[in-house]
Amino acid sequence: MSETEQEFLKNYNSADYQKPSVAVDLVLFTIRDNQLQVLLTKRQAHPFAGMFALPGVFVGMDETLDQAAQRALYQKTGLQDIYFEQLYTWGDLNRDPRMRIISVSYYALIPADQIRMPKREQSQNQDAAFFPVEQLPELAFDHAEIIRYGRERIRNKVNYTDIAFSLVGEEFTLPQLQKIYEILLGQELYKANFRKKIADQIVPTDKMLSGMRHRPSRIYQKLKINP
Amino acid sequence: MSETEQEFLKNYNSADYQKPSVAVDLVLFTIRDNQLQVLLTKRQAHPFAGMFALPGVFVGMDETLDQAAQRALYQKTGLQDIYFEQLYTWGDLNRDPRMRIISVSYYALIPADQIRMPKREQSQNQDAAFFPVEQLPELAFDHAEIIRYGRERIRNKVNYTDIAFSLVGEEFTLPQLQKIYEILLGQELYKANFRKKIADQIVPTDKMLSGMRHRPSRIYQKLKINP
DNA sequence: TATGCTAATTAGTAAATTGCTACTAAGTAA
DNA sequence: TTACTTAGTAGCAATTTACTAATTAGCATA
Repeated sequence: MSETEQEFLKNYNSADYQKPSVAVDLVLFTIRDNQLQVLLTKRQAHPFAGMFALPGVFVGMDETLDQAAQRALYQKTGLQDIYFEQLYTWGDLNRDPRMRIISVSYYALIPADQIRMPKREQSQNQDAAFFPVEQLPELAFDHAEIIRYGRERIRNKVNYTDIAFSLVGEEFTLPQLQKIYEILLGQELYKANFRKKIADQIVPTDKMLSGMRHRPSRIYQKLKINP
Repeated sequence: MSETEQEFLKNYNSADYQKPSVAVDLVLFTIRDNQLQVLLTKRQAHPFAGMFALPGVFVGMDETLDQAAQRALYQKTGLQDIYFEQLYTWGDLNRDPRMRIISVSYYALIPADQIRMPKREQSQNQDAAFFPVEQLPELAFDHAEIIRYGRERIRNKVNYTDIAFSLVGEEFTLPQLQKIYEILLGQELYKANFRKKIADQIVPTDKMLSGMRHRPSRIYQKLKINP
């Protein structure tokens, strides 16, 4: 902060100045039906009544941004211990027609088996449901762009981090894991190469997943110890 | 935003609630003396008087975050048309001991030839100067972490974007460009491989840079047209 | 029990990229 | 002209990626 700023602050009475509101919006991703899906809630009130939007909360004075995101996640899904990460902060002047709101977006990756929320088509209450990112309804605010941005972030990080593992449970087969990589990347991968690449991140169990009418696949776990 | 949120907003009188202040802090990188350097300003007032900090401004109600960053950049350096990008938003409760300030950080990459500001050692006025990121003074607030984060972001983006070009002028030699890549990545590269990789992003001119006591190097420009 | 079906897993090889060494080229300085 | 220094290029080994095909193991059903 420059000297100008410091001078300013010396005489700065926090209440005297208008401030923007700060919110946190969540992009909750999961994979269902072999598609990347995102949680949306239907707006009842103006503005954008009837349209869908990302879940969000205002940031309290007594909580950090991460805590606000965690709280929102818990309120909307009941989930904790989910991988989440800050995405981007959106500050256009008229994002929200009511007032100046700066939104700090986060994304989270939720394993399908932890979700108790119904799919859009099956939902009685159409208020909150997962939608495939490729077939989103009309979205309120700048939320379509936020989702697009989140999708892009994931596509990048998949290649040099292990975030894809956040979308499977404790145990998984390699065909399952590969499918997740393919959905996140938006392209197919070669079986043999994929296995070589993740070989040092996984540990085989002695269990097999059978019951299909073909050869069963081995069940693996993520390697936990420091690599 | 959920229905709960919407109910809340319906009765929300913007002035009735405490809000955090929102600031923008800049990490201005450049390369000098074959080192990555960052611009710091010396704090005169409490808190952290005498320590160095990143330049920053408060976000006005009538400007977007990008505009605030642009304004800060212009105020501190007089520069415009500089590559900059949002980095991360910092919202810990006691980042600033005076009050709750949420800081949206940006980083910018400034070509060395556009800088009119003196180096730390040469500066008469020791208020603002560039410091090598490897030898930073004690920093105020969480600014050391912000710089570390910016450095990491750059290291990643260098590999799959062309941000490195933002640190050279219109014209450059390949040894110069390679040095910039090496400094950003923090590792040496092989000449031949480096040239193959960037071959489709550059265009040779018919000019040479001579005057050294060895073979002159050809001067290139960045390829402008759509690749 | 044998046969066929399906997807899991493994082999293997060509093409592209990366790691690395060494050679040739073109200025300046004596 | 020679020595010196860095620019630029050749070329090959090691690794990764692209891609094809063979083998394997449950399940279903004849």
